[in-house]
This record gives sequence, structure tokens and C-alpha cells, in this order.
Amino acid sequence: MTNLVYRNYTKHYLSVDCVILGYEEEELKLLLYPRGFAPEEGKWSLLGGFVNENETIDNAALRVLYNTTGLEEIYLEQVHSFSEPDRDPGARVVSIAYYALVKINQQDIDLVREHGAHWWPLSKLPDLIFDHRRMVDKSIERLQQKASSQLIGSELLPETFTLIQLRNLYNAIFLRTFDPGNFRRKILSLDVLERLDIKDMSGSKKGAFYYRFTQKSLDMKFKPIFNLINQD
Amino acid sequence: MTNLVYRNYTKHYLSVDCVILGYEEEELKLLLYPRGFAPEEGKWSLLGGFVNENETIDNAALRVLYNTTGLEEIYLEQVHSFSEPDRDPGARVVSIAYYALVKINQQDIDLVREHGAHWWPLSKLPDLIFDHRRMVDKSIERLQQKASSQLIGSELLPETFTLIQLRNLYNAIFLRTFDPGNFRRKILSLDVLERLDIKDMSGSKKGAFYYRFTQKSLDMKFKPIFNLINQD
DNA sequence: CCAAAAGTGTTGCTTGTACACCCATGT
DNA sequence: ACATGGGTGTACAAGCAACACTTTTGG
Repeated sequence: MTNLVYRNYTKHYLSVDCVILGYEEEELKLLLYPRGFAPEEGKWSLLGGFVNENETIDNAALRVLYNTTGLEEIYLEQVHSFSEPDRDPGARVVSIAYYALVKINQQDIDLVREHGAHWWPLSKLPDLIFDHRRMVDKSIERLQQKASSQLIGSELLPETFTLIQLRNLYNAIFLRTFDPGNFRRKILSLDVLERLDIKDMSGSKKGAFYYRFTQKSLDMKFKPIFNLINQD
Repeated sequence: MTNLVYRNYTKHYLSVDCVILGYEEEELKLLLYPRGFAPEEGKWSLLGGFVNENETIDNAALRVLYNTTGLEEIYLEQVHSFSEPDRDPGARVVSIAYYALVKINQQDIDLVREHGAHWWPLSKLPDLIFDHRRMVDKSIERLQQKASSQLIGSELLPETFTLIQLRNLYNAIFLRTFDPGNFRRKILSLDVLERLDIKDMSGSKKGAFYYRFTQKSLDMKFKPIFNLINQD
């Protein structure tokens, strides 16, 4: 099927590397694999895999995520392609970095542990192989951009959450502390959350109301995600 | 040299496609090639080329630009990778889109014409092959983002320019009209332009002062560009 | 009743926007 | 002198940030 004109050109190995971010204990965590062989043995690695013949790179990323974490319908965003010829000493591999946002919960932790992976706090990352550290940095930059232009949280928090939890998430993403009053007002003015009649009593005597994203806001947010999956 | 482990995986054709933008007659223009053969004969194409064995994709993009326009030291930014398996009917080719900003001047126009390329106003683009239209749209989005977070213009305008020209450029990028007074104040407050003692008398009797970017601001802007070229 | 966290109000400052106004000068 | 576009001033509104204040309730 391949046009003869193309025959003269080099083909390349193509991989995807996923910066999988979760939120737990008031900080962002990154899912990493230990590398058990040379070179760079002892360092840690993003979850990655090669792109197959008949799939989009977005699908390759989803496949990698599914195979290693069992998770489906994950929020994914393409970040950047990395192509230094010697970035992978084993062969010339061009890699496309993605970031993914997932909810960390116990069953995922077990599943993930079976595969040898481990959640690392972003603030205390170990040494990463190749250019993976740059992939992480660029992903965080993108995540910050995204979080400033729209309210994120539905991908990282449980379905219902308090505004305090949401604020802590934003504190973790931006590495600063937002003013409780101002944050609350600003978020509520976006008109994407609805208050439930249940309170979280664990943090205080007064209790903090639970909120959740309105269906409308979720619909709007999920559209681009599924576009991602099926139309590149 | 290739590690045996990689042998099982598919290799892919990798190309770069460049959204080359220039500014002329108060509008943004896009450099396109006519496609002279089937399929999609009669449509127009971005300037592109395949990635070679031992070059970064950034360098591939620079090479394509140099070979087709003769221009060096061009401002380049990676935008997104496109990977639908059938996006190119000739073969499975994964393509990475870049946008480039260049100054249009007469000698470039001649040079470009020799290659059969043509500058098209963004507002009146012809039909493009494959997914090139999406590449253009995504590039414009990125350009707008960039232009909102920092003053661009040194790549698109002559070395000296009036604030009116700069405003027209911004009008063209954002498809709206900025208020003359407010635009001027905001731009000058950024403290990256210096006023020359020369006036452009062509537009009015009073004349409009020429400005240029300060060396300091250019140094800061060019750093990331050359990083792009040599360290992916 | 009081400590402590949740939530509201108030104020001053910065920024954006609309638009009126002044300025310089070639004809 | 006046029309024309360049350039400045002003006044109002919106948004942000700091922080004081009120509310609730388990101990």
C-alpha cells in the first residue's frame, strides 16, 4: 500500500510517554516505573510504549494507560514531541509526551503496585531516565495553563468534594496558597459547581458542604476528551 | 547499534509540516505550495518534509524552511503531532506541525515564487490537503496564546515600526480592533520598546514615531528560540 | 462558652475600557 | 485655518488581594 515516493525516507521508532498525575494527601503525585536494567538502572521511568502500525498516538497513549493501570476514559492531553537522536541510547526513538489526570484510589494503588509502579510526590521525584524530567516539567506547565483557563478537578478529585479540597488541589498545582475567601467566591462565580445538602464533618465542627460539578459543565469538558481519543 | 529489544516494534514515517506565517498589507499570510498531482491535486499544501535519521524534528523543520525559502534563524514553535493512520493516503505518516514567523519582503517573495509557493491571506485560504487545515487552526490558536502572554512583532515586522503598525499586527492576529490609546499605553508599559527620533510621515501630517525592540528584550526572546534549535 | 474551621463582607488597589480631548503639520 | 491622524487624559467599571468579621457546633 505504501506509495513508492516514500521509500527513500527513513522510518523511526515512535513511542508515547505518559506523565500520569494523581492527587492524594494534598499533593500531586506522579506514577513511575522502576527501571530494572542498564543503562540508567535504578532510575525511574514514565509509563510508555511504542506506537503500533494502525493506531493514532492518542490511542497508543490510552492503550499504555489501560495496560498498566487498567483505567479507561482517562483525561489525556498531548504535550510535546522529543526527538534528540540520542535521547534513548538503545535506539533512535522519537517520543511524544502526554499528561494524564487520574483519581488515585485504593484499588488502583493495588493494581498499580502489581505492575511495580509507584506514586511519587511531585516535590520529591527520584532521578528519571532520558529526558523524562523535561517531559514532566513541560506537562506541569501545561497543566497550570489549563487550570488557569478552566476549573479542573473532576479528573483528580472524588465525585463530591468540599471547596477546601478543591482549594488544596489548586494550591498543589500552583505551589502557592490561595486565599480561602477569594478562592471560594471566584470558583462559585464560574457557575459550574452545585452544592449538595451533605456536609463533610471530618475537618471541623461546623462542617463543610460537599459540591460536585454540574452535569452541564462535565458535558462541556468531556467533549474535547473524547474527541482526542477518536479523531486525533 | 539498535537494541534488539526494539526490533519487534513498527517504525513509522515521520514528517514535519510548517505553518509559515508572515505579515503584509495589514493581514497575516500563510505560505502554501500548490499540489500538482493526485490525490488532492489542485489543493494547497503546507511546506513539509520527512525527518531524517540523525536530526531532531526541530532541525527537520528548520531544514525544510531553509530549503524552500532560504531563510535561516527563523522563529519556530512546535504545535502538535497528527497521527490518524490514513491522514496521508500514500502511506502511514505521522506529522508534527510547527508554526514559523517570518518577515515578508520582496526578495523572499521572489525566492518563494521560484519554488512555486504563494502567500495566502489567512482570511481567504484555499482548500488544503489532508489535515493541514487543522494544523493551521491549531497554530493560530497557539500564536494567539503566545501573543497574549508576550509582545510579539520582532519576528513579523521590520526592525523599526510604528505603534500603529504594531497595533495593526495585533488586530490581524486577534481578528479584532484594539483601542489606539489603550493599546499604546499597555504596550509601552511593558518596557520592551524604545522610541527612535525618526518619524514615519507616510500615514499622517503629524507623523508617527518609529520604535524598535530593545536589545535586552530581544536577547530574552531569542534565547528560547535557539534552545529550540539545538536542544529539541 | 469557647476554640476552630467554614463562610461572608469590606475596602483599597490595579487593570481594562470607552471615549473625549489635545497636538502637530501639510495642504 | 482646518482636516487628519497621532498621541494624552479622564472617568467609570471589573477584578483582585488582603484581611476583618460572622457563623456554626463539638467539646
